[in-house]
Amino acid sequence: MRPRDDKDPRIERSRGCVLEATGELLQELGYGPLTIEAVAARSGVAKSTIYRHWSGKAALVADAFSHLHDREAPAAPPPGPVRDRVVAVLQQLAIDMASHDRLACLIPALIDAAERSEEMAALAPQLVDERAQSLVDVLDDGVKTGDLRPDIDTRLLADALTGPLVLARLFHRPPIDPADIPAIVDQILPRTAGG
Amino acid sequence: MRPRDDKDPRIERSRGCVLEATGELLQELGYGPLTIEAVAARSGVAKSTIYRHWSGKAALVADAFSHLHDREAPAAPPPGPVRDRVVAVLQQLAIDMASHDRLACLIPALIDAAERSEEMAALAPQLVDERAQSLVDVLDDGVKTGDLRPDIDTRLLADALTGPLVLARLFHRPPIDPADIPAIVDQILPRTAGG
Amino acid sequence: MRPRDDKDPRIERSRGCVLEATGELLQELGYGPLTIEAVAARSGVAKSTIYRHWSGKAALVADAFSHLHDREAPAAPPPGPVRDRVVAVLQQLAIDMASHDRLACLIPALIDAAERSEEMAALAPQLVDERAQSLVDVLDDGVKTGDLRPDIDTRLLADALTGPLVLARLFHRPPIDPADIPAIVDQILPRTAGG
Amino acid sequence: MRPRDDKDPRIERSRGCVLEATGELLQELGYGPLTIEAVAARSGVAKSTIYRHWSGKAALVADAFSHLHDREAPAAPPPGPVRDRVVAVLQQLAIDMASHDRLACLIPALIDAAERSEEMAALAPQLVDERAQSLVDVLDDGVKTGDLRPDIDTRLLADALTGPLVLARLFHRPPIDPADIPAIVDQILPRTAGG
DNA sequence: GCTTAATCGAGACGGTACGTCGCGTCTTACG
DNA sequence: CGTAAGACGCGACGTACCGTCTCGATTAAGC
Repeated sequence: MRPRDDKDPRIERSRGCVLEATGELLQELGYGPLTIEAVAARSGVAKSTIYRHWSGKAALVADAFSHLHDREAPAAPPPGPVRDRVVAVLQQLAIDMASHDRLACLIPALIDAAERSEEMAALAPQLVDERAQSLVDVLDDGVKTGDLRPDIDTRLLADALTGPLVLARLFHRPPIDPADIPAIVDQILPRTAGG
Repeated sequence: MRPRDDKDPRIERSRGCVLEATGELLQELGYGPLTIEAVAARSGVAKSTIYRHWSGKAALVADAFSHLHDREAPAAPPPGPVRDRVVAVLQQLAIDMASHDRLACLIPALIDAAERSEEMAALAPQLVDERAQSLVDVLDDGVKTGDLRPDIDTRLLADALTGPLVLARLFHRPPIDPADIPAIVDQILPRTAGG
Repeated sequence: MRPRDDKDPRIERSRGCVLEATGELLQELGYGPLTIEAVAARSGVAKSTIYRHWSGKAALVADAFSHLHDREAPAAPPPGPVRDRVVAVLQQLAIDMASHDRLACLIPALIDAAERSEEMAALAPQLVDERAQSLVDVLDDGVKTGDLRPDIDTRLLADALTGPLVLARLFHRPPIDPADIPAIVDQILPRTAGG
Repeated sequence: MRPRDDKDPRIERSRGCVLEATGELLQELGYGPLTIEAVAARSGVAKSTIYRHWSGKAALVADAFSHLHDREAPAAPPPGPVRDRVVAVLQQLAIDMASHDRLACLIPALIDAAERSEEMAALAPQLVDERAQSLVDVLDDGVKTGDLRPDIDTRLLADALTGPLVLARLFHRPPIDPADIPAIVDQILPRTAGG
């Protein structure tokens, strides 16, 4: 349907080099000190070309994250009883949250950007909910199977479960050890066990 | 606080103006776009004077947060049964986060700042924990009175309770109506009777 | 002059604007109070662009002097007997020094600049000597024709002749009337016949 | 007659320290890089005190020169025949002109300042003429004794004689060796020998 | 294969903010 | 009082990146 998509392979090559370089620099410097000039220098792609493809640093970095994640196995949906599946999801979240080159380290910027811009305010819940949805899905499954009470608000419960992890990360409290997550789940989840 | 023999009142005056202006600008712009130049313009204090007192943006912002924090009266702990006290604390939190003149409404800026500056990363948990403590205290009381089971981690529970509120605020999901907070508490708060 | 393959015409345009503005400001302010900032404002060229082309104020001013020097047509040497030619040259000098749009009227700025910058210290004698040469040439001709004694140092004599004019101008003594120049020349210029 | 001149000895002590330090720094740095802050630091005298006594860098430096010269033997008026006395005066001038810590190195600043300020324009000839007068006096003596023709303009002649030295200095041409001065005098002076 | 138009690198441009330095003024406390 | 100490507002410094813009010099495409 789209008349001329991206026939020119140079576009894709440039994109690749830039995202590669951005990923490297993100790991080396983090988000704040990363500069478009540095990306241009490292990638050998001209600044003008970068701006031709991305609207700015935020867009570029967001894209670089996607690029990095595309190359990884998409988080496998864990099988088993609800409680174990919840634990698995949260453990994965804890790991992501601690890593330097994951979406997690963009979240602070995202939060602040959402505060100042209509666009970002609209985009933020979208991006976050996408990730959060997997947990809600697991909980919904639990409701369906009767492992969880039918009257619970699974969205709310998901936030209550992720809250401790996310808040610790955002406020730079000591990070939560994935090994402690079963205990956390057991404290919060059982309240909702089907009765 | 400290028995300084600051003879020259100009020092304290400058400090005050600058911290005031910094607080305002943090709210308007957030951490990233905040510039020392803008602080100087807004406060009427010369840039050189700002650098005379603070080593840079990070130190200034950290100080501004502390300053704002100091001037907020610690919310009086409400009386009554645990569940109602928790509800009251969370309702106050919901109100604070939506307001325009409280430290709580600077949380997005604080999160972003903590991500980019060592000083703020160290300060953030301090500021946040102090606020969070009131809820933990209420829960601890509940444990003492036997309204809550003795085996719970009150710190964790506090995060689970505030999580939904804070996350909704940060990610610009539809704001939570204070009227809904009792329902939220009832879903998450485990009471001795298990009901 | 140099066969540069400067494809981008903006470079030359910027250079021109900046040198123009620098010349103007040198005349108005002199070397000391001249500011790169002011040059940028006057020329409409960004400060960063100026620093892209020149290493600093000294280099810029040196270039501005060369630029002004290049555009001044070398005054045609007057014909006639030596004494009259000397008078003519000095009268032209007197006029130039009093004017507002000639390099000669920038001599005060040049002297000060030469005192404070290596570049200008190297350039100054170059600029000045080139102008002085025309008088030396006239005197050399006089020696050749026998109008002047062959044992004189024409360079020295040229300085002795211009000295009164230049010193009066520099030290703001009452200016010398061009009509008085013949008398001056007659006192200082040694002719073969001995006066 | 003056009611209370400077009874307070601290004033004189401060003045001394400052002038001392200024002299030292002038020799070390020259006029351009010399800073009032540096003078204050070196002398141990507060900046405010310096500004209480002098209007600025130029005035301070001028004063420092006077102070330095006051401690030296005032140039002895040379005896003997006119020609030798002229040579002696010019040789002293040549030496002064070459030294770093004499009035000579203020002259470029003086010239430029005179160009921009009424005050300085009035002051400049005064300061310079004071020094030039000794040569004019010598020449006037020569006229009186009949060694020089009575119809010469001694002021003009003095400028012609000093011109080569002064111009070489101001335009950073190679400095004139005092040993060459007799030859210079002999080329310019004889024209005016009494006939 | 031969244009021809898209895409590129290189980097100049006008800006904004940086953090520093020295200015000349002003304020306080001391002797 | 005059002073040392030093904070202050100010303005310029020279640098780093920003995001925009002109340039030829490759290409890859469709004629």
